Amino acid sequence: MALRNVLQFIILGLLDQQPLTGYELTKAFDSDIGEFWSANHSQIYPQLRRLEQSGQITHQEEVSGEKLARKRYTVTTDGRAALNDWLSAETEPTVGGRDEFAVKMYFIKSPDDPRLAHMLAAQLGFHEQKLAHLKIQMTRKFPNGQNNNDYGHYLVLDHAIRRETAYCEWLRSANSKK
Amino acid sequence: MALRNVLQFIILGLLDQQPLTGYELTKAFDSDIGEFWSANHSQIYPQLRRLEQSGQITHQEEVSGEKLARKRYTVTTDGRAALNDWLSAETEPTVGGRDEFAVKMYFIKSPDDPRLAHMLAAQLGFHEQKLAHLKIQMTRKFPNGQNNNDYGHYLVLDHAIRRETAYCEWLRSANSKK
DNA sequence: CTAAATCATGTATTTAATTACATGTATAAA
DNA sequence: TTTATACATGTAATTAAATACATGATTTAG
Repeated sequence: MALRNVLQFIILGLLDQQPLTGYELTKAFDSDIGEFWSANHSQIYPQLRRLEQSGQITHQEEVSGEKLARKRYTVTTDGRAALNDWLSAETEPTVGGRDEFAVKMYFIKSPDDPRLAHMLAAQLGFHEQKLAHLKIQMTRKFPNGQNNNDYGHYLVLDHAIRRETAYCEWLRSANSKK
Repeated sequence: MALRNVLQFIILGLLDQQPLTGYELTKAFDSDIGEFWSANHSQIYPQLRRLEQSGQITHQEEVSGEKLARKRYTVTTDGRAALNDWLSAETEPTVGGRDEFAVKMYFIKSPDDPRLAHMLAAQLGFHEQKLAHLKIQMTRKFPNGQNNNDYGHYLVLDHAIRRETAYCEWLRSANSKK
């Protein structure tokens, strides 16, 4: 199977919600969706060009201030069809999702390793902070559990919270087993 | 920050446990460690060459049968030092760990989307199977919770089980919210 | 005996992704 | 007013990773 190029579909999906500029698309990967996919602007701008060349998106120029131009992209009918094909296709689960810390743990042979406690504590700090941030996002964006017109957004936030919760629990349990 | 090239350290870590061939290293990524890092043989063989050129590993030839030669690699003092440096260094958590299914979910706007139930069910099947497999591994490798001389191996298995458990719970909860 | 599966090692090509390079505008704060 | 930050868009160079190409030996099952 050829490499998937998932990025193109994510761009289509985001543009299907509302027309966006390259800059706004780049920012989208810093929040929400960034928990499960990341992309740099140096990937996004060339991909936009390719999507436009293949007729899946179009853009209109906008000018803010004197002369700062930006391109606001919109999905075409073709693009929307490609997006729906992708959404409807079977998704084989990501294997070997990379986690450098977990790999390091694999090489800690004994629960008495003098490095272990500090490693676990440092990593727990990171993930507790992330979890706290995600929970704030959740209450801010979905107060009273309201999620009718934005179910997907709620789902991925919930997913990220569960993931970080499990991660923290693992780190705490690893520390107490000593 | 330059790209990390974590693979080199994983190879050093595996060889530090016991001398291995390229083929055996490749197989190591199909089990255990494969839950948190993956690599093809086409990455591993060139990396072994580079590690040997920089004096971090050495090899001796072995022959099985008539003429099938294989190279069994061993870590040098330099290599062991590099491994320990890596283990002791701070690990920034992996951000944007990729999950194509989660991204798809982000684009499902309504809990009443007709595709949702099937998507969740299919994905749950995958992850339940994986979880079952991991649990079998755990009881096979660590009966009675014995994990004294191989704590790291136990930790990553536990980690993978917790991750898959949380994933399944998320999928079930996403389905019942409809 | 023979065919399939596994062992064993490499290279080449392509695609994906990161980092660095490059340039300029607009706005908000000091 | 000037300076820092954010807005805005691109390309170039490098590194990582996946897939495909390539070859051959050994073992195991039928």
